[in-house]
Amino acid sequence: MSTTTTRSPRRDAVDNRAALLDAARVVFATDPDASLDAVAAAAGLSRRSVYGHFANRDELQRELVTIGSARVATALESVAHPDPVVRLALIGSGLWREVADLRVMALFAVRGAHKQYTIGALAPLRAQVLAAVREAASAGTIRSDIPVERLARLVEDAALAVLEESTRSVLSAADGHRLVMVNTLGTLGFGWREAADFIDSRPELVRREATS
Amino acid sequence: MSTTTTRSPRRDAVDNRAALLDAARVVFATDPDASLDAVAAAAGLSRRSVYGHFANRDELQRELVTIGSARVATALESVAHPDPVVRLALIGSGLWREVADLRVMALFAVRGAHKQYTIGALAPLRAQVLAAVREAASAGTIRSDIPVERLARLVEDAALAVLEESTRSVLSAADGHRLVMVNTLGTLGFGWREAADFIDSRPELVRREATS
DNA sequence: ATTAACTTGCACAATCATGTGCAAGTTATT
DNA sequence: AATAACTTGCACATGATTGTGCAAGTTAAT
Repeated sequence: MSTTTTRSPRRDAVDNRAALLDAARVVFATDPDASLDAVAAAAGLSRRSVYGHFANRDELQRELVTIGSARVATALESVAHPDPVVRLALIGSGLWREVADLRVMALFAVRGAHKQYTIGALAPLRAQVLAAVREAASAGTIRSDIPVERLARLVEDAALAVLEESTRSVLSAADGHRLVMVNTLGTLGFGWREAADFIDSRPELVRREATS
Repeated sequence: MSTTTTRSPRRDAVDNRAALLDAARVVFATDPDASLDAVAAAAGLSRRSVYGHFANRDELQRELVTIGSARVATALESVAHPDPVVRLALIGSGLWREVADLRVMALFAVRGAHKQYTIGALAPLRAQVLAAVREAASAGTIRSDIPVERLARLVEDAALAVLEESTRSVLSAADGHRLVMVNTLGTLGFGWREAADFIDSRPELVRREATS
């Protein structure tokens, strides 16, 4: 008897799954309530085939959040620096590469069925921001006119604003990289020249590679 | 023959209409796709009665935008000052009072059927911000490391961030008033002490009345 | 008190998205 | 070339929401 040999999954199926996730990221970033039909169309597939890859709408969306939080976590691993302010700048610039994922997550964190799940997925990131802000505040290297918890939230918003700016106008990778840091430092209380000096005097913050 | 005398509208009907608009502001601010049933319930009325006041969902939402833009316009009338930076601070603090209206509008401007209409309604406000930023940039009183159009958008975001902060934590009227200005100035390039001095040295920016 | 204004509940048709079954295709793998 | 893997189109049931008609009730104005 022939052992029930399971054939390995087709490569195009894997591609299609990825295409669906990409399309979902794009589509849901502008409308978290968009139909699966819209997502499938954006991926160049039929609505029916979505169910070949995901059990249902919820599973697709949850996967987006899961992937996103994994990427964010990876981006955060490389962030380590004694100066909490540098760390905050690094966090911002690290997130810059995960714009697509973060925008969906930011949306899902506010509305939709996955609110709690998404908030949970973002919790480590936010905790890291808060910790850095707190540490910098204790060290007296940032503003002291705003309570740390509130300031941490405003810093998050400042970073998000730059991410959204990237969807409103053409923002080169280099410009975006610097703008996130500059806007973050501004929120932390730095004057604009002060922020520029801060960044330029620290090689960790200056974009290394001139690649792409 | 008796002339077809039309009786004046009942007072409770007027109240109910207002209650519906209030409820809609609250409900739609968290979910622009919420059902009319949810809105009616929040207003303490039945879904059916909504149609006694508004032709349909669209009309209700459009009315929200119309009212909002009228309030914003009124708030902006009192803003006039030779110094564009002061003007920007005043705009921010003026908008602070219209949080509820602005939050719905900010949402509608991004999604939903009224996107274009809402963007149009917000255009004068945004134009005023851009003009002030541009003027200040020419005068050299603000940062010069970010193109004015982009900076104007970031200023809008900075103000919005404070409006949202008011929904996340308890923000007294006085604190909110100052925070909008401080965050705006920070985005314009001011250091935090610089921003504080700027505000405190200008009586127009210091909250006049201690009235609630 | 009378009457018009208003609210409500119910029923109804219409629309739209979801999720599933199935048969007929196409395509990558072996 | 054979076959499993995958996609597609269609049909169908389900559920949510919208907008409307109408009859019965309630409430404010006169």
